[in-house]
Formats: sequence, C-alpha cells, structure tokens
Amino acid sequence: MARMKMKRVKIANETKRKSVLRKRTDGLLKKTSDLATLCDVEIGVVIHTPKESNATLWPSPHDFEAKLKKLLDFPEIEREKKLVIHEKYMEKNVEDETENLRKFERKNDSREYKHLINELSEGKIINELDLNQLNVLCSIGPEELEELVRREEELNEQEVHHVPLAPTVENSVEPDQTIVAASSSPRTLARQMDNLRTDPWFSEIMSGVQFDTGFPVGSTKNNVFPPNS
Amino acid sequence: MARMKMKRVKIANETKRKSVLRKRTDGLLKKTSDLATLCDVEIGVVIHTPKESNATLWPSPHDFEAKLKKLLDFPEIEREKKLVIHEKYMEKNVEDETENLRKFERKNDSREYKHLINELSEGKIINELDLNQLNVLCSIGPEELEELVRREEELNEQEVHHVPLAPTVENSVEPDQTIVAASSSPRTLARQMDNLRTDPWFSEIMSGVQFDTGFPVGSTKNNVFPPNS
DNA sequence: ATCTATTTATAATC
DNA sequence: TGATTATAAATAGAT
Repeated sequence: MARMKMKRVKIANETKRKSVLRKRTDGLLKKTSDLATLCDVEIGVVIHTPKESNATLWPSPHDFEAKLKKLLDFPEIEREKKLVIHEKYMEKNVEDETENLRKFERKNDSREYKHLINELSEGKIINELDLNQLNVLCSIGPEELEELVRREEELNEQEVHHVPLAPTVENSVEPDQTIVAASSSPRTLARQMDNLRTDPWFSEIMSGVQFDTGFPVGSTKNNVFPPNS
Repeated sequence: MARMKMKRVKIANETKRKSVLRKRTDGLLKKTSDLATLCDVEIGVVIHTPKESNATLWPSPHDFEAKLKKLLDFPEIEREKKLVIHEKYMEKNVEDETENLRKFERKNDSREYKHLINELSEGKIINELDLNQLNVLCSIGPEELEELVRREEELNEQEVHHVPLAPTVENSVEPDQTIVAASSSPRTLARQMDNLRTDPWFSEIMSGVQFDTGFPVGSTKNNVFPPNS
C-alpha cells in the first residue's frame, strides 16, 4: 500500500506481522465505524488470533453480543434465507484470479455440465462439488435436468440405494472451500438439484458469485444487495 | 474521501446511502480479507441493516456459522481467551459509561443476585437479562445455584410448563428490532445457567467487560469463571 | 457499472 | 511502541 505493494500472503516475519495487525485492525475498525455511522447499519466484528489468546470485538463485547444474539436467535432456516454472502473476499481464496475467471468462462460450455451430469449420475453428491461446479450446475436447463432425471432413474433401476442421495452434513470437517448443501430428508438427485436451484439461500450465494465475477448465473437484478431495496 | 470530504453522519439521501453501503461494504470486506490473510487471523463480520431483513456475513454464512458454533457449541476448545476491546472506534458508548460502572459496583451485593434468582425462578429467561444482570449471575456460587434448582423444581411441580423456558420465536413481528430469545431445545433453567457459566464465549464477554471497565468481576487473573481454563 | 480527482490507509523508516 | 512520509488503495461524484 505504501512505499511498496504487498503480496497478499501471510507475512512471514512475526514482528512485522503483529505490527501490521495492529495498524490494519485500527484501519479496519475505523472503516467499520464509518460505515455503521454513514449508512446506519449494525456491524459486528470479531478478530481472533488463533495462537494468541485474545480476540478483538467491535463494537464493545456487550454490543457485539447483542448483535449476534439478534442474528442467532432466528431459527436456522429463516436465518439462512436472510443471509447474503460476499464470496468476493472469501478467506484463502485469494490464490489465482486468472484461474478463477478461466473456470467461470467455461460455465456455458455444455461439455462442462454434461461431465457434471455424468459425475452426478455416478453418485457424486452435491456436497462434494466446489463453487465453480455449482455454478455450472446452475446453468443446467430444463432439458438437461430431464436427462439427469432419466439417467438417475436408470441407475436406480440397476442398483437401488447405491447413490448417496441424502448426504449427511459432516460437521467435523471444515469445508472451507466447499459449499455444503445439507438436506435433512432424503431426496432424489434431481429433486435435490431442483431444490437447490430454487433455494433462495443458494441463489444468493450464486448471485454473489455472479456479482463478483461478472458472470451472471441467474437473474441479473437485485441479487447481491438488499433484496428489499 | 474523494472529490469531497464527507461528514461522519448518517447519509440523508437513501439512494446515496445504499450506494455508499454497497461500495464501502466491498471495501471493508476486502480489507477484512487482506487482514485475515496477511496476519493469519480469523475474522468474522456481520453487517445488518435493521430495516432490511438480511445480513451480510463474512466469510460465507457457512464459515461464519462454523466459527460461531466453535465458540458456542464446543466450549472445551476455546477456553483461555481474553477479550480486548478497541475503544478507539466504539459506537456511542460515552453516555452510559457511568451507568455501567455504577451497575458493576453492585455486582457483589448479595441482594442483587438473590433478586435475580427470584426473577429467574419466576420464569424470566436468561436471554432477557442484560449484561449487568448476567454479570451478577456469574457471581452466584454453588449454594445459590442449588437453591435456584430447588426453587425451579418447586415451581415445576406446581405448574408444569408454565414457565417459558423455551420461548417460541415470533417471526411475524419485525424481529429485526427485537432481541428474540429462542432456544432450539428446552432446557431447565439451572442447566441453562450452568451452560452459560461454562460457556467460553460468554466467559470471554464477561472477562472482556471486566478488562474494559477496569472493574474486576471475578478474579483479576484469568477468567471470572470456573477453571478448566 | 466505469471513470478520475481526491481523500485515506499504510509500508517502510526513523 | 509513536511519528513521518511517500505511495498504494479506496472511494465520492459524475457519467
């Protein structure tokens, strides 16, 4: 930022890292404060340094708690529907922007989703797909969906229950790079997909990606920000 | 910031305010991401627009929830954390500082927690208590807890299910402005309290306050709460 | 959504 | 730690 452009990787030198943490935390919280004031929104921030045994909360612990409570006290389902995410700056997703774009450019490549359909037919569960694959999944049209259903039925005739259609959520693993589509009740793959496509929460996620990459997934209107605005 | 220096007050024009919200949220989350990467820290951000029924979470809702769950559901892992507040950019906290201190001064007043026990016995749920009351709650010792349990049991014998230990969420009434107390599973009051007392997240909050105000809640060393930490 | 003139944030240095 | 300052980033207003 100053004097020199920094690489977006963990700072090796510990002293420097701590210095940067202090300065940037100040900066971040100032911006946070400004945003909260200017736009009349409530913001909570928690910064936690794993190795150090402390966390920074913004605003005060009391207010932070209140904000969280507001959020957490919504029933889970309702809460999910209210969430809008910014994938743009996902943690550890900084790697290669080019690679990202390249992947997204293929999203309309029919071969891509046909391959996906194959994988899905063969039992790959939606939970295992990465964001890009989910993105491709979104571009699957009605015809392809029908095909998917057909192939699924074929498979089911041959070997019932072989396909793990109702994956359980694995809480013990932290799927940071993976969006997990959790279903509480068993569904067929096609049903699962359809649910996914019409799930507002998922829509939000995908539209968030869309916004970030500039590659529309669904509707182009009012996706990322305040749905009610 | 550009073209003109802005006043640090709520932007009157709504269109402009929303525009600024969008832009600055992007900026804030980019800085958040940078900080998390550069300094290898975990950061959670929630931006909530009171009148809108959604919130922006960083990182993804999934990861954000995972982080929270870590704090809330797995006490044993995060035991020894101490909160540090940044007062620099605290939201309007000046006014009630005195009030805060005054309340904390009473924390060791036994009458205070006996009154609380009364209220609790009468069905007041923990979620409804404010931070100061929770603070008092913390100073309740084993004997008092037992008494609390006794009284609770008495009440339960007399009128089962009358005490709203597990309130339902009222979604139809603008929950954005209200702190809704929801428990996913019914608990006894004593259990609830015990959970609270051993909840590291809560501990953090309380010790953070302690740290913040300079008024020790419990011991000045480590935490207010039961060892294990 | 894009484009600059400016304001901010901050990396390096002391 | 706390300043200083040259430079990178963010962004207000206009398009």
